[in-house]
Amino acid sequence: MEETPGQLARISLFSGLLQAQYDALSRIGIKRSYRKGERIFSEDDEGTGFYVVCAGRVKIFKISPEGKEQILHFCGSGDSFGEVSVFTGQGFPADAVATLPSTVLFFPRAAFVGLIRKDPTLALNMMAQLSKRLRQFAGLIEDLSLKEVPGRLAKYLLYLSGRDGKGTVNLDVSKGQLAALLGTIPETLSRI
Amino acid sequence: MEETPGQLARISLFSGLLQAQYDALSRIGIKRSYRKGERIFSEDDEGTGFYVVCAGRVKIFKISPEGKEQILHFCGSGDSFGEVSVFTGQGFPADAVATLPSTVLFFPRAAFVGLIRKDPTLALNMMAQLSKRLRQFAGLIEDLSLKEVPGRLAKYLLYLSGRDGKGTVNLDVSKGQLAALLGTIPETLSRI
DNA sequence: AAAGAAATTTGACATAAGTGAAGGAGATGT
DNA sequence: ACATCTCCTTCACTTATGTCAAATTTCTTT
Repeated sequence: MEETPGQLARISLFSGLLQAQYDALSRIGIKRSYRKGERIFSEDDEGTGFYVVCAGRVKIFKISPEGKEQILHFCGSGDSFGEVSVFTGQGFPADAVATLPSTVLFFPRAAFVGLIRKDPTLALNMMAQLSKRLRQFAGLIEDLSLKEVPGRLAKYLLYLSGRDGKGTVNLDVSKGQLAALLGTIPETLSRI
Repeated sequence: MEETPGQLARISLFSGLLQAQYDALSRIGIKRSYRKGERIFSEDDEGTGFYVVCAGRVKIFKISPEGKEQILHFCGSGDSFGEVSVFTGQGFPADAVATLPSTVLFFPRAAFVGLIRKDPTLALNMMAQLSKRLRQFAGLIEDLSLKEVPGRLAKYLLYLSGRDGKGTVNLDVSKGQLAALLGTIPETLSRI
């Protein structure tokens, strides 16, 4: 792979590492590309490593036998996903699909664990990443269990308006996907 | 504190460490006791460290303004909680209350991060712990969003019967608490 | 053991949100 | 420009589950 250390350093998971670590990361990272809609992994697939998004967008979600989906989160440029099975050894806990044409870096489990053993900064970054996701999941559980759909939508719109600033907000996902993110269905979302 | 290394080693978070790490853990861990029902921390309290349960049981939960609670998980002997704010620096993401008379070990943030920098095994154990919880949360999100209450109850009873073996199951929590764990209310649970 | 408090169950009712179907609107390709 | 396809919205209806209140059981405490 031809990533420069500079590009890797822009990924928060890899910030503040030793130069030797960037070299090592460049050596073990494998670049992969996916078309829009292409599946990256399925729930219970064996987890042989984890991923970092270089470009595009990846959706991590659960799906019921009846086809209803609950999106856990979207990963954009610089975000990592699939870390859980690196550390528990079990299969992936959810499905991953590219929602835009995407390129990702894949880091095989064993090689990455080797790097963690060498640089505690990488370990601390990874723990910060896992903790951040844990906090986000706790928020989603709270929303699903303790808030109604209008409240969840309001929270999401406020979050968006915080980013955009102006009186208008730009939805970066389709309404149907927003419904799946908020734990409801397009019809219900439409009414609200 | 008078814990022997043997006692610490029985905690999965601390398994397989160097002897020096056990000595250091013994030095920085602070034993605290809580009465039944006593609060250990509240959501958004500043996180100055994390906890490991020695004895008793601790409930981690979110609570709505109207008073409905959603239990995220119960921590028994050997389980850790409050790690998230150690690594993100923000306040605790949820509330923690002892549901039984409990003794816990408190590990201050800075000292613990120091230990992680010295022994990658401790870091890997912690990542495994965080990943395990992430997987559990993903399961809870799935249940809340994609399953109805009878399905959630069935899953929980099956999980219990796996432990107990016999044709009977022993509920280790009150019905009201079970309702809060499954994301519903006692009346609904009672009917199912 | 009796009395009181708390937890659980049951009932009648209200309501948020899902279902299935149909109509529109916007995008895409020929 | 047309046809098609997908996405979004709206409608009428059903249903799971929450709310409020009362009855009952179980657990404490005196």
